[in-house]
Amino acid sequence: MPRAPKPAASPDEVVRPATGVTLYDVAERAKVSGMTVSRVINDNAHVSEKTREKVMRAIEELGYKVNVAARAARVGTLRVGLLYSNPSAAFLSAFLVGAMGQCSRSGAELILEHCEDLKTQRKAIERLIAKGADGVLIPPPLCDSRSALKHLKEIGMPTVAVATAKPSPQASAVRIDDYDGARSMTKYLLSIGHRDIAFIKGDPEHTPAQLRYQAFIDTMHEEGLQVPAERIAQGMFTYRSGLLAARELLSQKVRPTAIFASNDDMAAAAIAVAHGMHLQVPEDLAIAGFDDTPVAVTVWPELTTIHQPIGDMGRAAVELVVEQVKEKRSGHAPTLKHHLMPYTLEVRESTTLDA
Amino acid sequence: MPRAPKPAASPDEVVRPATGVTLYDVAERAKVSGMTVSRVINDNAHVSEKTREKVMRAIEELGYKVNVAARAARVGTLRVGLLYSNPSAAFLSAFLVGAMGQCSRSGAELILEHCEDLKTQRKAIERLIAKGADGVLIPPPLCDSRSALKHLKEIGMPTVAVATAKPSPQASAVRIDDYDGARSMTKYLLSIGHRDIAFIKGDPEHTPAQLRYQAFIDTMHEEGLQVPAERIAQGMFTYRSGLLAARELLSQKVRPTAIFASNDDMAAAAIAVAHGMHLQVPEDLAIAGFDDTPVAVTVWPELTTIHQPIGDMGRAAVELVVEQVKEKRSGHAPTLKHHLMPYTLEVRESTTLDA
DNA sequence: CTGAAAGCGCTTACAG
DNA sequence: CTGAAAGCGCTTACAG
Repeated sequence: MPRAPKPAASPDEVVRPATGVTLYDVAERAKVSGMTVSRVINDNAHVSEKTREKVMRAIEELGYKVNVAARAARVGTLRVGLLYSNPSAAFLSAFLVGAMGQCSRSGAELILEHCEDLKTQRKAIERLIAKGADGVLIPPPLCDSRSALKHLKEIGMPTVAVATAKPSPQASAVRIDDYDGARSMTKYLLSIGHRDIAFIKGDPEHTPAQLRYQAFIDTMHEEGLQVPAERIAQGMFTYRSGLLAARELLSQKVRPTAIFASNDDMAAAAIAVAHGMHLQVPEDLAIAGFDDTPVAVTVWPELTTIHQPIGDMGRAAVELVVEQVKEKRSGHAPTLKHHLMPYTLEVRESTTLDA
Repeated sequence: MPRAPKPAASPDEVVRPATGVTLYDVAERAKVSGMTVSRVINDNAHVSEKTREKVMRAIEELGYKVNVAARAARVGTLRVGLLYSNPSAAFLSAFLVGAMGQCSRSGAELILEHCEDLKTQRKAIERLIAKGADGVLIPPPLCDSRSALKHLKEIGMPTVAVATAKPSPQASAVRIDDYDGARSMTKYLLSIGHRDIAFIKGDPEHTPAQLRYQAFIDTMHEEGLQVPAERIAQGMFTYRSGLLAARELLSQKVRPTAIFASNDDMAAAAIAVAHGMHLQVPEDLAIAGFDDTPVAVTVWPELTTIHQPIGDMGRAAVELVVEQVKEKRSGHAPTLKHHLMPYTLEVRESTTLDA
């Protein structure tokens, strides 16, 4: 008995064929063999342009979607390893949502491996290999470890670094432009009238911290504004460090009119400190963060911040690594790609009453 | 190549066969047909006990794992719909991680559908059906909507409510015991010496809010302690409402020695208010939350809270719904199950210096 | 209760 | 550049 026909769905909604259209339907319509259709959907080079176009048209007309399960059954499941150390829970889960979604779309499997610290990297990588990883994703802060990248390069493992500010030439990377993002935020604060802006730096070990700070300083200078040393406080990206930094900044005789913290946790802490001093946010003090993690919309007022599309970065990272694994399997040298994702400036109540 | 026999993998280990052992290897070893092995791994009733045992032994000895992709290729992908409204980002992503993981293990596909408010439920459910959902997962606050559950019941859609405090007899549910959790927290606060404990209630529309409050009151009474009206503040589960509630509680002449907030966002707000009043946490005031969302370990001091295993709940919910869909397909009436997950008390620095 | 055969939708050799 | 055949690992009829 034939299966109950599934209702049709528009192409970008559902990923798996709701249509029941198979490769052979496409082949028939395009008057080629199934083999040729397979070549087209797998971007195989040995197809004439004319044939490719015919097939593409048939795919479009029939709304064909490859059946990932069938492909995986034939070709084996590709395993994407994720080597994580101690990113924030917020970052990791947002990233996982994107990465897992793309994995199921590509018929790949995501395997996780925790890596305590830099010393145990090598072992963690070996565990990943033992679990059958064909490629590896490395989120921060591990993505900035030269030795990890070097090791992976040596053993020929396709690798994608995620959210690193200083991408290594050793591996592919998916990231936002931290410099540009911090620049946008600074410009925004200037645009709403602030001139005396304080900055809370992040953990100096993390590459994004350096770029965000540099962008802030450069942008202020471009506007002809000096930033006195007492307007800069050192933080470590933790809420607690933000508490200390904000106290330092706000205990001056003359207070800044705005604080730009290099991540949301520290910005949230700055709000708490401001409230403790009976300062209204944003009336007495504007506060901005970076990353748009869940805490940004948990605190009140909600944080103006730079949104990193972390889920999309997870998706893109999986796409990149899958591509590299396939290239490697077909004997090609993997092409390293650096994918820059768009950030957005999220204006909320911590900087303006109009948000 | 044979591998060391290994016991069934725990859920978080690798799921796909790293072994390359197929159903036929098992069949050969057990001296039965592949068909019979298939029956055993699918819990088909028509297998003699003796045969089943033989097969199970062979599966164990060879470390056989079903190839989910191959199965999906043959049998079609089962679609699990997730109807979410506006849960916290933290809840949703933790839940998704668990649900997606289980989906890929079961060879199911997760399809998401957003539902603005209670009025548009019906439409959202129809969109989910149009996308081919075979079963539905409903996280809070929608899980408490009688009309949604009734509608799903009427159309015979397998449904699992997640994290509802008052499970409906209409549908299966996966949850923790909110009453018991709040009771543990209250007992813990009593055990470390607090007698004068204030409570911040949650949104009265949400069922967990009611139970958490009731458990607090009951437990205090059991200890022979009265809770004066001024020790209870109404919150709405938001950070902002926690700010207001905490101010109210802490502006009394005699302050409580501890505050138990019915979720982490409000507890985090209480910490901020306490700090603003130059109170040390936990020395001057202990503060506890509920849920163990990321904010619990973001703020400083980190929050003592009740950990909900949200990821595991996502996993369990998918398992339940898949089971029901299969029962439905094979013509059986779906058995409703209420799965109670274990919570844990996470003791951190917001209540004790020893954490 | 058990099994031999066919087929899910795709890809991998192998030809031409 | 293109295609006919075989097979991935599993399950669905259909027999016995």
